[in-house]
Amino acid sequence: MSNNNKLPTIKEIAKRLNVSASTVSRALHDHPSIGLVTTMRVHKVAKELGYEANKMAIYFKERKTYTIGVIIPDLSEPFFSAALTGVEDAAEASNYNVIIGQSLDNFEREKKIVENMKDHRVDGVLVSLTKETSTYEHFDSLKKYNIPVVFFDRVPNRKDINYVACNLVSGMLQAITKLVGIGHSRIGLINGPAKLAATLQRLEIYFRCLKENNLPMDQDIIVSTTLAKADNKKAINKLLGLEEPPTAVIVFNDYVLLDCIAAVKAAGLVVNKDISFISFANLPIWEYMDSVPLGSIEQFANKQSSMAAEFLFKMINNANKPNSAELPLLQHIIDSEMIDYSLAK
Amino acid sequence: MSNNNKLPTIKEIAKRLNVSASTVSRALHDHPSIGLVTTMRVHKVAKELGYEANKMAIYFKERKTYTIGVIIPDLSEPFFSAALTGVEDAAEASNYNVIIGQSLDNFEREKKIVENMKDHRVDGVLVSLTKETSTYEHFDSLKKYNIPVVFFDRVPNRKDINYVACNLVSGMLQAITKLVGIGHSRIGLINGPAKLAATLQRLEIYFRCLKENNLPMDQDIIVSTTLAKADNKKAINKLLGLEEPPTAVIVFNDYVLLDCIAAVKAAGLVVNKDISFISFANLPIWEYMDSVPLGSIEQFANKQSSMAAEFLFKMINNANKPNSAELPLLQHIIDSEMIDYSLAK
DNA sequence: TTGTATGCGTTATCAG
DNA sequence: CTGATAACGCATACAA
Repeated sequence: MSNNNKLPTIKEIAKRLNVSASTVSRALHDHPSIGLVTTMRVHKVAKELGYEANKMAIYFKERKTYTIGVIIPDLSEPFFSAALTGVEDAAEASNYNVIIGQSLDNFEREKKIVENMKDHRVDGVLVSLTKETSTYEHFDSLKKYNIPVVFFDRVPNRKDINYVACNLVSGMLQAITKLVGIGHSRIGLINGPAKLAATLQRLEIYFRCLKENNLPMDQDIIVSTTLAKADNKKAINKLLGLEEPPTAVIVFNDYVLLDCIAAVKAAGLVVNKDISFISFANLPIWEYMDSVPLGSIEQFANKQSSMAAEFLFKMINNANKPNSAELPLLQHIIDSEMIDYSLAK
Repeated sequence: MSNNNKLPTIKEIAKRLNVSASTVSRALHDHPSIGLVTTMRVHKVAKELGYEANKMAIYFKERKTYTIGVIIPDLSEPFFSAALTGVEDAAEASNYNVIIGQSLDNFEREKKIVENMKDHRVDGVLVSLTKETSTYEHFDSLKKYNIPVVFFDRVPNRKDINYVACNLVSGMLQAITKLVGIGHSRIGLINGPAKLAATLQRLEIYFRCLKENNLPMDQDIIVSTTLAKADNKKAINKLLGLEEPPTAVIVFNDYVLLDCIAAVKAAGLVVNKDISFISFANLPIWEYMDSVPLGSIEQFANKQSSMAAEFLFKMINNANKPNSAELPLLQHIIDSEMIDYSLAK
C-alpha cells in the first residue's frame, strides 16, 4: 500500500456527482454556463477529494512545459551563479521553471545538453557559450522545435541571433584613462585564448583605448593565457621578466588576476606599488583580499541574464499568439563601468 | 509561416505508409512481432520526416517527468553551487533533469518552491533547508503525490526522513586537538543563530571536544552571530575586547570567518600570531588569501548532494516497481575531516 | 504479422 | 445549462 492511491481526477469528481467530466472541468473554472448549484457541488467535492488539476496533462495538451533551460559553463564561477539567479528571478516572475545544464566549457557537453533540453521540450533556452564553441548548428536545430534561444555574455559571433552582452569599451576607457592619470604609460595586457570571442574584443578595445590616450603600442607587453593556472603565472612572469616591464596590466578576468597576484607576491613584488592591475568581472571576494586590483570592469552577470530571460519570455509569448508576426531580433548591449576598488579600501 | 509546421508524429508516418499507428510505434522500437520490411520502411520514413518521439507525451503517459527539483538557500554560496553541481552530475548519469529553486533562506519562498515543484510533478525533491525552516508540512505534503524527498546538509531535526548530512565531530576533535598540540588552551567559539540546527550541533561538539582535551569551559569566550556582516564583526570584537581573549577561535563558517579576519586586521592584530581560527566549510578562495585560517572542517557539498541524489533515485526507482516494498529510510552521515591550510602555505 | 481499442488528464467543440 | 466526442502523442492489451 505504498503508492497506489492515485490522485483524484476530474473523472472522479464527475463520477461522484453523476455529471460529465466536461461539466466538472467548466465548473472548476467557474464557467458562466454552468449552473450555480452544480458549480458549488463540484467545488465541494473537489475540496473533499483534495483535487488539484494535473498541470502536466494541461501542459501536454498545450504543448508547453512552462520550463526554460539555462546552459552555462560553470556554476562555480560566481559570475554564472549570479547569472543563474537572475534567470531564476525572471522565470519566477513569469511562472516558469528553470532547468539547468553546465557545459563545463566542453563543446560536446553543450551539444548533449541542448539535445536533452530539446527532448524535454523546454519552452526556450538561455545560453552562455563554451570556450570551445565555434559552430552553432546545435542551437539552430532548436528552431525546428520552435524553441527560441537567447544568448548572453558569451555570445556567438553572428548577427542573426538574439542576445544580451556587455560593452566593455566605456569601462576599459575609463580604466586606462585612470591609469594614465596616475602616471602609468606602459600598460600591458594579459589576454585570453584566441578561441574566445571576448579575447579579440579585449584586444580591440585595448588598442582603441591606448590610442585615445596617445599611448604607444608595444607587442612585448601583450601576452596571452589559456586560462589554466600555470599558464596564468607564466603570462605574468613573462611580463615581470621583461627588461622594461609594464607598470600596469589589464588582465583578461579576475580568475587570471588571482594567479597573477600570487605570482607577483612570489616574486617578492608588491601589488599596486611595483605593478598595478585592472581586470574584468568583479569577483565578490576582492573586499576580503589584501592585494586588490586597482579596478575591475563589471560584466553585470545578473543584469545580462535577467534581461536575456525577458527577451526569451517575450519570444515565447509572441510565439503563443495565434497570428504572431515574426519578432525582430532582440539584441542588447549593456554599457559597463569600471569599479574602483582602490577607493573602496 | 513562423511556427505552424508541426513536428512529425507517429500518425504522420502511419498515414504515409497506410499502416496503423501501433505498427509504426512497434516498428520504431524494433519490436520482433513486426515484419522486417515494414520495420525498415517505417524507419526510412521516420528518418525522412525527421521523426523524433515526443518525450513529453511518453512522460505524461508514464506519469513521470524525469525531472527532479533541488531546493537550496543560495547559489552564491560556493557550498551550494558545488552541491548543485553534484546533483546535476548524478542526475545526468540517471538521465534526469534538474530544476532549481533558491529559497534565499526565506521560509515562505521555500514553501512556494515546493508548491511549484509539486505542480510540475517532479519525480523527486532534494532539499537543503532554510535557516528559518522549523516546520515540515510542506514537505510532508509531497507524500500525497508520491514525490520522495531527500534532505542534505541542512536537514530537519527529525528521525523519519531520508537525508545525508555531515558529521562534524571527528573534524572538530581533530582541530581542537591540533590547537591544543600547538599550545592553545583558551579556545573560543563564534556560533551561529539559534534557529539553525547546526548551531546547536556546533555547540555540542565544541563542548565535547573541549572535554576530551581536558580544557575548561568558559561562557565568556562563546559568542554568537546572526551571520550578518556587522554582527560577525561585533562577535569577534567582543572576544578581542575581553580581558583575557581566546588565542584560538572556532568559527561557525567561512563567511563569518572572512569578517573576523577583516576585524582582526582592523584592530591591528595579526592572524595566526595574535589569534588563530578554524572554521567550517572550506571556501575555495582561501588559497588566494593572505590570512588563512589554521584549518577548516570540510562539509563536502558535492559528496553530500550527490549521495542524496542517489538516495532519491533509489526511491524513485523503487516506487516505479510494481510490487515495491516500502523502502527503509535512507540516511547517511558523512565523516568530515579537518583541512589543514597552514601546511599548504 | 498487423490492426483496433483504450487510456494517460484535461479542455474545446459541437450538439442537445 | 449540460453531455458526448475528439484531440494532444504514444504505447500496449487484446483481437484478428
